[in-house]
Amino acid sequence: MTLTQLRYLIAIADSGLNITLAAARVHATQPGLSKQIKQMEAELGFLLFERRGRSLTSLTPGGQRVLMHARRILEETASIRAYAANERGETSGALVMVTTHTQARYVLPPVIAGLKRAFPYVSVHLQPAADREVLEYLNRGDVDVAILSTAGSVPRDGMAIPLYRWRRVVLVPAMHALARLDRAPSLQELAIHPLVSYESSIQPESSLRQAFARQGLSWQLAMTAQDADLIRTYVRAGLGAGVLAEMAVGLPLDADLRVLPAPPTLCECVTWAVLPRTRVPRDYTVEFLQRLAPQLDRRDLRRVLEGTSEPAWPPPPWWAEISQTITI
Amino acid sequence: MTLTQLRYLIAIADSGLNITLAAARVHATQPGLSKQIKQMEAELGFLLFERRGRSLTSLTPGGQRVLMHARRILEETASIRAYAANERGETSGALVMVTTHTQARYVLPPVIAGLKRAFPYVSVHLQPAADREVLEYLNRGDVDVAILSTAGSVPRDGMAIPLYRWRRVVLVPAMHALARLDRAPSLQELAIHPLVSYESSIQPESSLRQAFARQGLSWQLAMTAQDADLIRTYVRAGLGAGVLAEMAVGLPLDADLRVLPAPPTLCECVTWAVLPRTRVPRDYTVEFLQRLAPQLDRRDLRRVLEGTSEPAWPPPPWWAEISQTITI
DNA sequence: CGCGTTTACGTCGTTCGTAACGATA
DNA sequence: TATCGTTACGAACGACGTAAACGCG
Repeated sequence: MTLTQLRYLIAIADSGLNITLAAARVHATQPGLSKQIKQMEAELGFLLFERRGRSLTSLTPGGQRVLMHARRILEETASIRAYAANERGETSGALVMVTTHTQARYVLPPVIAGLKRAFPYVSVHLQPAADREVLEYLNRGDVDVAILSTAGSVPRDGMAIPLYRWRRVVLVPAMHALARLDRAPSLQELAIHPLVSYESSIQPESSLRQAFARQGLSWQLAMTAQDADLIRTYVRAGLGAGVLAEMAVGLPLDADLRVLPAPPTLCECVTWAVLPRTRVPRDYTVEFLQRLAPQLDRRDLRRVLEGTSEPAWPPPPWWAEISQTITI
Repeated sequence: MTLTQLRYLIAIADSGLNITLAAARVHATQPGLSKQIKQMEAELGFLLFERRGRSLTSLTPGGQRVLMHARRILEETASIRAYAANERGETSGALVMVTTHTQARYVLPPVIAGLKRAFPYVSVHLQPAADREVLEYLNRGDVDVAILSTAGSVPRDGMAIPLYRWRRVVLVPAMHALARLDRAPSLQELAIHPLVSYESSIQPESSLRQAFARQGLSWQLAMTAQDADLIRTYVRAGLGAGVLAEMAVGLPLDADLRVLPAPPTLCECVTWAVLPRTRVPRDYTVEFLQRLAPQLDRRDLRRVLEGTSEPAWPPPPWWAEISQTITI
């Protein structure tokens, strides 16, 4: 058993059991992978893959077990390499982040721009994903940091660092009935209008859906979109009142739209950075988090990320300080 | 970076930085290890060891970090191999356990004998250690299971499985003043006599010491020994009243000695099996635990040990069932 | 017939062990 | 001078890539 073999196993599993594709991804030849897998199976004494004819159809139970351990092992080797790169003071590398549209479009641009000024040789990869896909990417292990928001709950797969808190806002055309209000509408007032919001509102665990349900209100979701720009466009087109993140309504505001605070009963959201557990982050990754949430102490951050102190997020002293809200 | 290099690094660290000794332990030659370490240092870009002249004096901070990751990696590879060996139905292998004298002498013999009947080709290594050393062995990673007792606290380094509960007893010569009592002496009654007990009683966290301290009693520890046989010998010699584990006073009892229950205020002890976290146990290891604590459900045991379900020991339903006490 | 896997084979790189050398106590 | 780590060298093993064969849709 070698690290190469384990890397090949992971590559094949992550390439949909296509050895040729996996070979390209690891910069090797297909027969090479084929042979190494065979050799590993011979050494372990059981098959890693189910085969029909010559093609791989699925992982065997044993294969899944080995895959799990292999991921952990490769994660540790990556940590060693990352530590070494930090130690050498290397400033080049890749920062792969997976995040939702709102973050990518409204929050991250200035942060990433600043990061690139500090680390010009870092190539930043921004992988957009729907809310629930984000953590899947993280668990597959090819992502350095996930940026996502929750309303209430703490993400559990990985090391979750609270970055900032934000509220939702209601966006309506200037002619809309709600536009005359000079205050936050109540949930009741909101419920009588058709709404336009994020796709995640469809899901049963959506906080918007639950807020209405808790008060026994019936409401109508006129349409959903992944993307705040689209929501704004359709609000302008008169499809309904938009419910979206405050970060997404930057100033200067379009003259034909009005922004109201969301109902107070609609809970606050928290944006988190989630890092794979046990992975040692590169210096520029810490720099990125630092820029994203300046209130975090850099040494605490590194200490927690390196696993030398137990996380137990969110720790009381920190949590109190996370009051600052980034809005551009 | 290869698995071999990481294995060499661990071997050198665990051999007191003696490369020659480490080479012998991993069945390789000394120049081989020397070269691999050098190569690894070149690849990582920093030194793993501090050197004075040609000899290694200590690990560098970086070396300690790499060593930590290396241990985790090798642990995972060991898990893969163990799983494979189980899958192949292999019945040979090594079971290395570290434990205290009481367990080794009074509890384990019939269990190990039974295990050897079920798995004749397993070689059992019994590593005796003082209470506090036990967990060090475990953390170094060359031990499969530690068997140890605590009074109250739950061992934290590793996966702790409660096996059985036991109480202490008071052992006195037939002529001793306490021998006339037909009941458990109180702590007060015990305090006026010199005592003979385990070496761990010297330490401040000793439950015996704390029990006296809590009641503000002064007491006298006449002598200590690691080993119940010695305690019994010195009790017989008239040095004082023995306070020792009930398992250590087997029947038939020597005619010249009397056994009394310990004071009720002296708390109950729990014997634990502690396994290295994340290590997949061999089938015979599970069999061993099963024989040691028959009340544990075998499937639960394996499920917990394989890490597929979170432990959170002791879980309420189990805990209730751990009432059975093994006394031979 | 295209796609993907397996098998066969030659080359290259790497590792390993033996042996000689050097430093240190 | 004995012990331990480093360097040097030759042999053997193993991994990799190219090319061809095989199954399957």
